Amino acid sequence: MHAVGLCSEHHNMVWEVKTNQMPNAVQKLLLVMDKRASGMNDSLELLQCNENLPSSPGYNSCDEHMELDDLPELQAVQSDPTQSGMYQLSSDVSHQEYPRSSWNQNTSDIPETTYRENEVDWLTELANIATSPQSPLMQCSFYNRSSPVHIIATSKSLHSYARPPPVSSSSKSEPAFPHHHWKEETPVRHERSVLKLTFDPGTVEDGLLTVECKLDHPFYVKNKGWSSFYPSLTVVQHGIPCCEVHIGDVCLPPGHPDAINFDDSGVFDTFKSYDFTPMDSSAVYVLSSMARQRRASLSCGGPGGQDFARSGFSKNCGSPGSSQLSSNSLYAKAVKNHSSGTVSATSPNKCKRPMNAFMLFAKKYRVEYTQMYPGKDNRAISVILGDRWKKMKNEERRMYTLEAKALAEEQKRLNPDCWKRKRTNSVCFNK
DNA sequence: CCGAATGAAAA
DNA sequence: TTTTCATTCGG
Repeated sequence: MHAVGLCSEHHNMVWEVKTNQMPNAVQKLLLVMDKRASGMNDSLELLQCNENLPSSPGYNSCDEHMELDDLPELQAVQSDPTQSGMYQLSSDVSHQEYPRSSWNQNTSDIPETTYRENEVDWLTELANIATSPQSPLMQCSFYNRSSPVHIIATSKSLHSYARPPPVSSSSKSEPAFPHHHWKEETPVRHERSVLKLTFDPGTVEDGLLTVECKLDHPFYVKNKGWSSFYPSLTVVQHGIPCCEVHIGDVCLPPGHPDAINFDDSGVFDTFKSYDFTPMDSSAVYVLSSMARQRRASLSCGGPGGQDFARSGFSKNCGSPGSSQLSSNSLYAKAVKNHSSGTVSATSPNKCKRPMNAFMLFAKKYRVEYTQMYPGKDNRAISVILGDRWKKMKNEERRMYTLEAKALAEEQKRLNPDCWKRKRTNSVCFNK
């Protein structure tokens, strides 16, 4: 995960998404760094998405015959042939030495894999999160410099549920889906799905750089805010509401002016509909979410320990965008929003139910299915989605189930009456 | 606005 | 047990 060096000025990078369970689903994103922005220069014209998605093999090969049962076991995510000259960072080098970045001296690497085992002081972790997306990638000097990078190529095949759910018939290994261990007992495994990012400097002199991080790793994207490959997972794992990383996205390093000045995104389709509390800044959310995590880890299932997280400001529908966590403008912004009374304070609690597992799943894949079946009505897509859902194994559903549970739990705590039904006189005559 | 899916919670 | 409603969008 750690940058291999050459962080000085790479300009492109290829993100390569590999999941162990889906060896054939290697996908890569190409990020292009804006070289001139290495200082802190303003705008950067980015490349727009050119969708030359390489992956998705068998994407349209109709999911029928790829029925989630039989998938070749992931044996070889090894190296991608196309990247001959790349540094292949295997996950076991996660702790490799690298140019120490200035803003990361503590908790040096907690990268995805060692995430939990390091049992760092929670305050330290909190600080770490608060100052950065706690990512190995972020910690590399690449992010240290304030030059943005943009994605010029990506692939959505990872999310494509049209492809067979990467469940191995053997199922002995790990849950097929990149669900991250929620329980402490789950050992850290290298076989977990990782997001492999290969940086292509674009210039000959610079080498390529490959990093790995979790699939739910948040990146700060210009004009979008936090984004990740698994937004729904990211919000649960890190408490950061995210949108999906797309081609053409520009990843901003912490402290980048664009990131700081970034105001509202409106890209949080999922969370937008919720009413936002004034305090709904991402930072606050992150903190509370962290507290929640900690609480969960401390008292597993203990009903009593909702001390910190319930302090009120977190909401699973975090605020859109918000700026860098590190900046203290967060609270300023939060306060500002408070006064403005965006939604929550004034409006009559327009809170929505959190999505259940299926809804999360459907939301994620509906688009792909509609593209896959062009003529189909949306209702028909729903049928297909439901069909697919029923065929899924529990391991695959677990990701969504856990997420839904987390969302529900949080929502319940913050807006208990979200489930309140309109009483219809037909049923409710009792009272 | 309706509906098609599933699930969770209220009634 | 039944009903509502989360999402999505064409009809």
